[in-house]
Amino acid sequence: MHSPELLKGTLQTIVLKVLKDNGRMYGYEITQRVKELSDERILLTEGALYPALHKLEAEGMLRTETETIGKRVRKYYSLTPQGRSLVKERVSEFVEFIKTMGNVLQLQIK
Amino acid sequence: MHSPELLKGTLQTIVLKVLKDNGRMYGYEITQRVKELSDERILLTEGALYPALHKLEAEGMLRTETETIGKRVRKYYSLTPQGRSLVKERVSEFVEFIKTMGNVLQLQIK
DNA sequence: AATAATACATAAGTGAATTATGTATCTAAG
DNA sequence: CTTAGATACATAATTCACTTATGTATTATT
Repeated sequence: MHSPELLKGTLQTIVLKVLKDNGRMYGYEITQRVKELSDERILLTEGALYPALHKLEAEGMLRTETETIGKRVRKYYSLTPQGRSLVKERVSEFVEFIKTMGNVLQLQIK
Repeated sequence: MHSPELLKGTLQTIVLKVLKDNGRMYGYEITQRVKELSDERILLTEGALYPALHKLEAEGMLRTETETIGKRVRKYYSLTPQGRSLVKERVSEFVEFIKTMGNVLQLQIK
């Protein structure tokens, strides 16, 4: 990302929405999916991602299942019903935000 | 603003663009214009605005003129040529950002 | 055999913001 | 007339989401 500042505050929204769209995923998989969707522009850092996942889990938004592949442990995350409604909220907040910014910056991308 | 987190990193862009569109403005005037354009959703705080203006001035992006109205002092800011090119850069960065986010969040607001 | 990718985790540090505080003038209300 | 709210600037203290750094361990590639 050229301007990482702008990304602030979008992490939860991104994680939740990607989980909604892709179902059950593990942390590393999320980083790769976001990298792909953003054409290399958004590279989630582990130091931000894992604490965010733990927090969302603690708040009851995500549920986890641990799976062992060979000798490697993977922690799969999926949305709880509460998490499902949070995604909607976060995404509409973001849409609202870009509409407002569009007005302030006089962008014609309606 | 419902989600003030999202606003992080947008202050410079907002200030520069509003100055570009409205010409010469003073600090308080900027807060009021942004409030108006955002329909009360973006309320710039003085603690963020004034340091940002000082920084942009120190970097040669803004030029100031002081005017005294009655006994009140107003500091008018306007863009320098350098500031003009920075606005373009910041605004395209922001447009790029919302395009990328649109892809990641699968928003159909093209 | 070494390097990169996969996969998790957490602690330390950063920096752009919020919050708090201070000064001072002008205007409207009661 | 005096008090509250708006106008107008400024800066210091604090917050907190993030980056950076570090750690462990497995698997794949060269």
